[in-house]
Amino acid sequence: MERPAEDLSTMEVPVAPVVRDNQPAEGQERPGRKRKRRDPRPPAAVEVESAWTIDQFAVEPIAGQTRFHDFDIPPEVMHGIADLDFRYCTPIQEKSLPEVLAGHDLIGKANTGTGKSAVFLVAILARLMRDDREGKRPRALVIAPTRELVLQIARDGVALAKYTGLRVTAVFGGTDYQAQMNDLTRGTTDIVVATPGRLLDFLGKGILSLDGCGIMVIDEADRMLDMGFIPDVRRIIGRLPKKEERQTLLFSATLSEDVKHLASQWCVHPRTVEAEVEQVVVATVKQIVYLVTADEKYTVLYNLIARHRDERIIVFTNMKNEAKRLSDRLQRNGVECLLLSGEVPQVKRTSRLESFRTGRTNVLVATDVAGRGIHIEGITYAVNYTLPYEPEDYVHRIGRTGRAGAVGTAVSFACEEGAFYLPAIEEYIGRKLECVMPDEWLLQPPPKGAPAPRQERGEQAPRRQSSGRRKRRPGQRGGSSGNSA
DNA sequence: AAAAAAG
Repeated sequence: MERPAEDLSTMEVPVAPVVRDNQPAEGQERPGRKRKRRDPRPPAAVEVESAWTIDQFAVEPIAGQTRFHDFDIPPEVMHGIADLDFRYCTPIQEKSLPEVLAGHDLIGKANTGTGKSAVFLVAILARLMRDDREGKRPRALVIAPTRELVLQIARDGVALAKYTGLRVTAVFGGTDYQAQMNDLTRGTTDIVVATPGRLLDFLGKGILSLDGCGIMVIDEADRMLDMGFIPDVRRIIGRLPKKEERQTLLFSATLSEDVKHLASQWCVHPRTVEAEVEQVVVATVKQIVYLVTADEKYTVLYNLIARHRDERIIVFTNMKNEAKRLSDRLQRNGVECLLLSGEVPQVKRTSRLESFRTGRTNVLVATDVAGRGIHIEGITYAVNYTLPYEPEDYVHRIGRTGRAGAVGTAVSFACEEGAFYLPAIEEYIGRKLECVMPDEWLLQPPPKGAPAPRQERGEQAPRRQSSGRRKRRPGQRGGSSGNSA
């Protein structure tokens, strides 16, 4: 899990170059071509010779808790699960795993942090372990709306797949065109995790064929809708086996009519599973709204950061330039921080996120590119510098804190215009938010701004303190049920 | 309305 991101596209063990299967270059149906009828249900039981047995990974039963061990998961996959210290299932895992392992299509209503990626990754791995490997084509596809999400899923996939011999390739824009292409053309990849753009690029060039994918996952389907990805997703799905011949898992934070409509087009008799409704915002996140003027916002943020300088804080804005301006201003005031938005080159996006993840830099200023899915342990504060337009985004953003049972605080600034969005948010989360005036100490004027230092210099923002002082990675992964691969 | 995604 803690592997540097850069490893991913070069992670595959080099294999003697193989000629790609004689697929039609464009991957389209060939009229006379025979396709093996694919039973969406994997064989019920298999006798695999394995170095491991399920019992090795047994954990103590707890009343009312389902264990991963309770499912029919191949030992190699169980080993990966055990390595990640996943023992007891989250609600979505408990309800989905029986369905997906039985080969059913699934519509999962789940936010990030509920453990849904473990659901589909385990489903994929279990299935691929049981199916015979045929050809050199990838046999599973996961698509997600942001690059970071793809990277993270791929990472979790690599970790879970550690003992399976199955290989994962992350395919997304902004980096490593050649490296990704090599992985795909070598035919040594079993599972492709991708954003739509780059994937379509490869598909269009005939670099990759998806007709061996007997299982596909569409993650964050509602976000895919928002971002206008659906035509792309449609085109991608058109390259997979027909829905009757594949297993399709679709996850979405909301089950709007639009999402249901998509699901009806792409799935066959899907089972629907929802994470607990109450779980919109986890109980361990304390939510506060500061009533401030537009002028006070910065001051309050500055003081909040200054007071908690050894804690990991993520600050959200609505717009890219707002994030840029804010991070510049913080740096002028000597606050070491990282900027993350869609206009930041991908290489830097990755390295900055890594820098934040490892705790080298404690403050991240971001747009909603980082709102979903990113799981980084030990974020104690999530700040809405501006309240998001969509209530869902509020939930996603503050879900960056209070993860895995840890305690976190969500701070939102409601100035004149921002307050406009509050009622919708309160309705969405089903509770009133505590609105307070900032305390005295939060209104102390920040130091006079020095001339803006450049952020880039090997990604080292100006230092405010010696790096030796802090090192800890707060929040060990909670061992019991709060996993979220 | 903004953000995200292909180069």
